[in-house]
Amino acid sequence: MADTGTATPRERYRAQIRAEIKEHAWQQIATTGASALSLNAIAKQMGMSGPALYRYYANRDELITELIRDAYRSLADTLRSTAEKAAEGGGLAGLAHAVRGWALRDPQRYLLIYGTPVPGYHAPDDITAISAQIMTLLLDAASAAPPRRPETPLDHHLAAHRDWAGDHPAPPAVLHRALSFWTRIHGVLSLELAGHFAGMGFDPALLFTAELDDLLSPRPADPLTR
Amino acid sequence: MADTGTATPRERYRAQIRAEIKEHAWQQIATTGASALSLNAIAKQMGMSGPALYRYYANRDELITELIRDAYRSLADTLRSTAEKAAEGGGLAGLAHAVRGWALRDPQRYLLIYGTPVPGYHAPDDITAISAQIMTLLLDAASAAPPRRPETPLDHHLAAHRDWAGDHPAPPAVLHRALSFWTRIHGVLSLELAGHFAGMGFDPALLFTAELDDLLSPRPADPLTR
DNA sequence: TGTACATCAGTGAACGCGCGTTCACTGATGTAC
DNA sequence: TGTACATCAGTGAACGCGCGTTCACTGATGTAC
Repeated sequence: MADTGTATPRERYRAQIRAEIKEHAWQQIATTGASALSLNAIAKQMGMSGPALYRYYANRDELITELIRDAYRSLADTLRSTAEKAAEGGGLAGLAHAVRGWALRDPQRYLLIYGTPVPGYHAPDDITAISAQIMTLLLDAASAAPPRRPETPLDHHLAAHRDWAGDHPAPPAVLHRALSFWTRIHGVLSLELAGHFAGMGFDPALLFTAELDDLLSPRPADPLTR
Repeated sequence: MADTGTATPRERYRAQIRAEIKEHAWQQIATTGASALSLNAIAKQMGMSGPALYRYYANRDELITELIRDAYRSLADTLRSTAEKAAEGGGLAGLAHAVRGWALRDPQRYLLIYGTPVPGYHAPDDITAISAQIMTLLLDAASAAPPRRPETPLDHHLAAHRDWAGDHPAPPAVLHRALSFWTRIHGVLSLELAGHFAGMGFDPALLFTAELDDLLSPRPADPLTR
């Protein structure tokens, strides 16, 4: 990843084994869930003794933290590169489908981030920073050509509660849009990934798109005047 | 629960201890998460020896299954009684706030049902049946006075993929509404319960209401004609 | 009302298991002169 | 280019722990006559 140019053979070897450990970790998470992640089991799968892994990760928590960090980074990268391809739909719709693709490619990676948290675990600051970057990407995309909508109580509230947006210049309506975008996407996606649509017979992709289209479609001037 | 009238003292005692075990189980889930549920730990907390619990539950899985069943039943009951109070808002809005209240009262109970599933666990049929009841309650509520909306591709799809609705007479637009209702509520609620809004500074209740209001508000005749 | 017996709740010992983690060690790889 | 030393990857034994679960047993509670 970093400084591959000046890396010694030993450093490159270390990096490779660390990556290999993570690969097996993901594989194990996929079959037994994140909370059952075991260093010993990973070692066995790699044909090594358990203690060997302590050369690479100080303990179990450090490995999990790095998995979470990687997941956030991967999602942020995906969003960033999608946003840059504005021509091919870098707007909210493009981001939505990028997230969906990313999540379906590896459901456990999505769920590790946005699924039920392990009680007591607290992510380090640098991870919080990446999730803030993701929020910024959403705000950027939500800023482009927002459809006119009547002002809601939430818009009003957000005008005074926008710390989470940092110094992003987005107006309240855009903040609202970004939050709706996030929760709608997550609503469909997390139920789909958790298997709650299994056996229901309809295509989750259409529901996903419908929720997205609804967010992007225009509204009557003011619902209060009806 | 059942047959309290003809229950012998011994039966009543058994039922009481079973209930007490479940209470401690919920308490433990709240602090350590569902995957770490341990019969031994519950026994210790109750001042009993570990093997004693095997008088009441055949094994760990049976206990977890009953917790899940109870959770589904409790949610279904809450929805049902809310739906009956039509005067006080038994419609979708009423149900939404009932779900939210129910979830906030005990976040782990909501997450046990709708959170990240334990890989490999498969719920028995009677639980699936309760979740079908919940779906029916949603469909009933969604059927009442639906606002006119332009037909979407999803509506079209649902007309031909409605097995999950059983023999409910709801038209496609209502099916669509019920699904949107479900995913939007879950989207806001699950992110809130998982702590993803923590530190963002806005009031999740307002976002919840905004998502709901948007679902219930009218639409322009046809967005394709703009 | 009292005795004999059956039922059942709960105990303590024991099983095998896998976990995270520490430690002293071996042997291979890289570095300095 | 060759030798002496330092670094470091990986091992095997060991630690204490808590887990689910089985089993033979004790003692209390309920039942039948």
